[in-house]
Amino acid sequence: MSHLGYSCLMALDRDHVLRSAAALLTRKSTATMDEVAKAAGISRATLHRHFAGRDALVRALEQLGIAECEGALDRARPEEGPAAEAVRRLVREIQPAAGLLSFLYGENQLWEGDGPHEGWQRLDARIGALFQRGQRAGEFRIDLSPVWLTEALYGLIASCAWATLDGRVASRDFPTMIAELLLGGALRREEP
Amino acid sequence: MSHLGYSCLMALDRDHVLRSAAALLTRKSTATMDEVAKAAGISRATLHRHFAGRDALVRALEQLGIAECEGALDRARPEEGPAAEAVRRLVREIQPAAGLLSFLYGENQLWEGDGPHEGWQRLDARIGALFQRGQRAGEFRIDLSPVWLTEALYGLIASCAWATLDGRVASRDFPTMIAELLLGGALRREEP
DNA sequence: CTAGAATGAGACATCAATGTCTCATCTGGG
DNA sequence: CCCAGATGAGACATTGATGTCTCATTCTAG
Repeated sequence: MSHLGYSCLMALDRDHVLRSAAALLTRKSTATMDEVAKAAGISRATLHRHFAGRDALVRALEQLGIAECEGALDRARPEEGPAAEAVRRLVREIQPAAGLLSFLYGENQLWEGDGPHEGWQRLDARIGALFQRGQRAGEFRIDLSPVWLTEALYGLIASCAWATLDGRVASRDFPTMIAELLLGGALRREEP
Repeated sequence: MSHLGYSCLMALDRDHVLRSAAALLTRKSTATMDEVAKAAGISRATLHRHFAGRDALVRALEQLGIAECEGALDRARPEEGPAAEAVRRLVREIQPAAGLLSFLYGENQLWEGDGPHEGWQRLDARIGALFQRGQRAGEFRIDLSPVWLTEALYGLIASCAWATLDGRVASRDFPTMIAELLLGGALRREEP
C-alpha cells in the first residue's frame, strides 16, 4: 500500500469509526470503548490508535456534529426567502445529524469547561440571526426571543430524534413535526 | 428517640437528601455519591444508609419526578376548561420540577430496561389525552399527533430548564416561553 | 444520667473502564 | 519474494467510583 493509499484509507477508516460511534452512542450514551470498537468492527487497540481516549473521541464527535450542522445551515440558505421557509429547509437538512446532536446535547461534560466550543457559539449566532431576521420581517412574533427559539429548536430536534429511535415518531415525519410545531404551534389556525 | 420519632426524622432526612441530590444532579448529572452526600450535608456512609447505591438513588429520584409530575397534572385540572388553558396551567405547575425532569430525561439508563416505568406511561397517557381533547374540541390542529406533542412538551421543558440554569432564559419567563411556543409557535398571528 | 440510635470519618476490598504495552499475524507495494 | 505498516488479541497496571466495614462521637428519649 502506497503512502498516499495509506493516508486515504486511514482517513476513510477514521470517518467510518466516527460514524459508527455516533450511531452507537446515540442509542447508548454510556457505551464502553470496547463496545464502540466492536460496533465499528475494529479492535480496541486500533480504536486507540485513531483516538487517544474516550475524551478525544467525544471531542471528535463534537467536531463532526458542528461540521454537519454548519453544512446543513449552509445548504439551507438561511438568508434566502421567507424566514419560515429557511427554518423548514434547515430542519430538513439537519435531520441526518439529529441522532448525533441529541447525543452531544446530553453530554453535559462538553458544556462544563470554559464555555462551549467556539463552533457552537457560531452556530447559535447564525440560527439566532435567522430567527431575528424573521422577527424584523414581521414573520415571527417578537415575544419569543431568538435565543429561546434557538434553544427550543435544539430541544425539539433532540426529542424527535429520541422519539424516532423507538418508533414513537416515524422517521419520514421528522422534518414536518419539528418545523410545524416550532413555527405554527399546536393551536389551530383560523381558516381565512 | 422513639421508634415513631425515628421514622419521622428519617423520612424528613430522606426527602431533604433527595431534593439536594436532584438540585445537584440537575447541574452535574455525573456527580459522585461523595458529591451528592456533601451537597446534602451528610456523610457518604449516611447516604448509603438511606439509599443502597447510586442506582437506588436514581430510582428514588425517578419516583419523586413521577410524583411531582402527577401532582402538577392534578393541580392543573387537565379536564377543565379550554385545553390550551389547561396546558398553560400544566406548564406553570410543572416548573418547580423542571430541573429534576431534565436530569431524568437524560438518564438513558432509565429507558433501557424492559420499557419505561409504569408511572411514565400513565403520565404520557394523561398528557396525551389532554392534547387529544384539544384536538377533538377543534382547539388544536390534528396533523401533530398527541404522542409527538407530549414528547415535544418534555423536550421543551428540558431545554428551557437547561437554558434557565445558565441564564439564557429568565426563570420567570419559563411558563410563558414553553406554553407560548408549544401552543402558538413562532409565526406571528394575523391580527383579527 | 444512661443506653440505644444515628452519624461521621476513614480504612478496605472490589470492580469496571481505561490507557499502555507486546507480539503474532496479515496485507499490499516494491 | 520480502518488508514496512497496520491490525487484532490479549496481558498488565492504573484509576476512580463504589460498596462494606469498623469505631469513636454525638444526640436524644426515657
